[in-house]
Amino acid sequence: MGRITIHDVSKAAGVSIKTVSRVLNSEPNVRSETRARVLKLVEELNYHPSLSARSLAGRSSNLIGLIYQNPSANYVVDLQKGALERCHTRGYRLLVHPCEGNDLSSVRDLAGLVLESHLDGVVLAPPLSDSTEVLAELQKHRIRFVRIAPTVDLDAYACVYMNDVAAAREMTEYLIALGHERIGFINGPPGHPVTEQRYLGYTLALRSHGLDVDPQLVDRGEFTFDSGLAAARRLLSRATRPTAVFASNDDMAAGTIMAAHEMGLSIPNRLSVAGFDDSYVAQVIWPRLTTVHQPTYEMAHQAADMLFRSMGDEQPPKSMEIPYRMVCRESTGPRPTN
Amino acid sequence: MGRITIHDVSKAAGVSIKTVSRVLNSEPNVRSETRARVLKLVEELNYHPSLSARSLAGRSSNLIGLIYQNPSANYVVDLQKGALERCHTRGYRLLVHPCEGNDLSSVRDLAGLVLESHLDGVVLAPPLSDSTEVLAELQKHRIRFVRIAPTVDLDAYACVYMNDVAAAREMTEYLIALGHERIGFINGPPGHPVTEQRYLGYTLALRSHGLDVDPQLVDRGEFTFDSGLAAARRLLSRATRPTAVFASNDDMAAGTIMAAHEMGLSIPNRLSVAGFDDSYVAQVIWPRLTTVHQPTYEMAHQAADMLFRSMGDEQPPKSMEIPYRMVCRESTGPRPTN
DNA sequence: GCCACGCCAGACAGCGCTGTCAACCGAATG
DNA sequence: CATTCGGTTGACAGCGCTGTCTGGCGTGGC
Repeated sequence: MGRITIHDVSKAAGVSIKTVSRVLNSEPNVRSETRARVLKLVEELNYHPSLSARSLAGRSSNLIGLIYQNPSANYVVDLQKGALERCHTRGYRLLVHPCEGNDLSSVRDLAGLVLESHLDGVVLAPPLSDSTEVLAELQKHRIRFVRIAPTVDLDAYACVYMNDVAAAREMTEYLIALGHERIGFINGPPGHPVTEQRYLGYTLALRSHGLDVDPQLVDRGEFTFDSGLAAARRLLSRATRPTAVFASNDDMAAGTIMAAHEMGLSIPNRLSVAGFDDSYVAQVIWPRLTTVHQPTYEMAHQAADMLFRSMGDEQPPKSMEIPYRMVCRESTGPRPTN
Repeated sequence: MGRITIHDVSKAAGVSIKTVSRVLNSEPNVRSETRARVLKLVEELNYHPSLSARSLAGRSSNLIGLIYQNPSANYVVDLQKGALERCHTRGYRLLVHPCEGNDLSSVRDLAGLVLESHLDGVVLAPPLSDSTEVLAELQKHRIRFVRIAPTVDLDAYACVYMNDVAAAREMTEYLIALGHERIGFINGPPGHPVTEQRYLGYTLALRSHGLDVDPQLVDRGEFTFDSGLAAARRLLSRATRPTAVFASNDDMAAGTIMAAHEMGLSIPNRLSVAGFDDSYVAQVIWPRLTTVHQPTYEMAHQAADMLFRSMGDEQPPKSMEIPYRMVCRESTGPRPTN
């Protein structure tokens, strides 16, 4: 049994292939009885139009890409789920592309991917959403894209983001409200979009409450568990040990909690720990982590949506802020009254 | 600037499009100088052949699918990484398809996906790898596939798997060797491929060491953290509390550890906990989890590889077992003496 | 009664490639 | 010298669709 094509359907329905095409694409100017007949045959014959042929002949490929660069598993999965959900309702397919390495070769690869696959658009996850090379390359080929959580040129290109500064500030203020004054901070790697933002929120909160930013209380990791563990070990063995640590993502916060366990510091009695992202780990470690819920799913969902809307005649808003949410759990508590 | 096509390259190189095609597909019978010239132009013009056109005209689409049904995030990511890595070296693209819902409509969807996209083959993750409907549908359309970790008809279709029975048995024996006699077990949902297997390994180990399988010590979850937490709460509040709990996956083991923390049972002094999978959580919870390393990445990698080999003239082995690995960490210890 | 117009439908080219087949060329063969 | 043959190349059809253009038909306006 060979593949069933549009010709088979058209013959069976006694119409031209063009009419079948019109029905499938919901184009106007088809009598409703004709439409019904074609639809019935499509169902009966179990006909599935070839995407290759469609994208070759038409303007659209019904394919969009989701491009990211080694972030954590849960982040990726949330991203994918959000984008996929939107794709599903629009009849689109999603091509995921983890961009390995930070070198420029992968940037060219990227344009290659889009060209080869006739992608109708791409969703760019951080940190790629801030890469000027990537943006330039996409721009050059007139490829539609929406950026997720970029930090530069917010108005220049379409994007979906959350307010990292405000979130980090709010979390820090929450710790201050609990009485903490020596609040440690574990920063992300330099150059990563959100690193500066979250740090900024931290410092803003401290300053606005008359607290100094003590460099002794700030360390740095790579957004991974291990790097967070190492940073926390350093931080917690300093002379002026903090009474609370705000790690700029959950994986590093989990590392901090592990370090505290190692050192016999009970949480939250002797040490409060806060994270950022509300990823899966936040709910399964003990004590469960106070963190900021990052609407990853929502952002990917909206990004895909903006992509679709910009393909139609609609003119979607250039950028869109998705609200974050504080999630207070058991890893934070009042400052110990030593 | 329109898209650069094979015609542009052929004109620039002064050869026919067929010759360019031959060069791109590494076909024989092209003089090496001609080949070099074409290759140079391809590079210079930054030419990227259209996958749509290729798959429409030729026999292959250079696309394979990875199909799964809501397993955990880390599992999915490992699967994707493994398959992607292999795709990359072969110049293939990966289409991921999370199959929502267990209904039959999604099964038809699935065949539709493959047909629409001209997939050259699919990798089937559990529990789909055991679905007779899915297998029949794929078979019907003569679609090549490789199953990951199936438990039925191992010899009928190509598959990659690990020995869950032996692994569960070895882990149980490890606990027995630590002196434990009342070993609880948190089973997976009925019907899931690996559920029976892991339980079987557990019972085999007990019996071969003269221990009874006490139904009071066996509970059931859904492979999720919450269900594991609930099951552990039940298990640990029974009159004959176990001294060790073997949860049949890491998420449920993490739930067990949380339940122990809640009840003030120190691990591993008062209670040993073992998991299965060696997923990300196993390394970030405290104490870190003793577990069985499931070679998810490897299995996906090999599955993709088998797919590719079966497309060529090669006749790959029908099935392939990937070794597991015991990972002993701090969540298990000798039976408490009292 | 005739033309203009809207609605519906089909013919046909062509998207960018690959597969098939035929043509050509120089070297080896009888 | 005629003939064969393998290596090399090109012409061309066609994969399964969509876009464009054209045609037929019924309806309404003058």
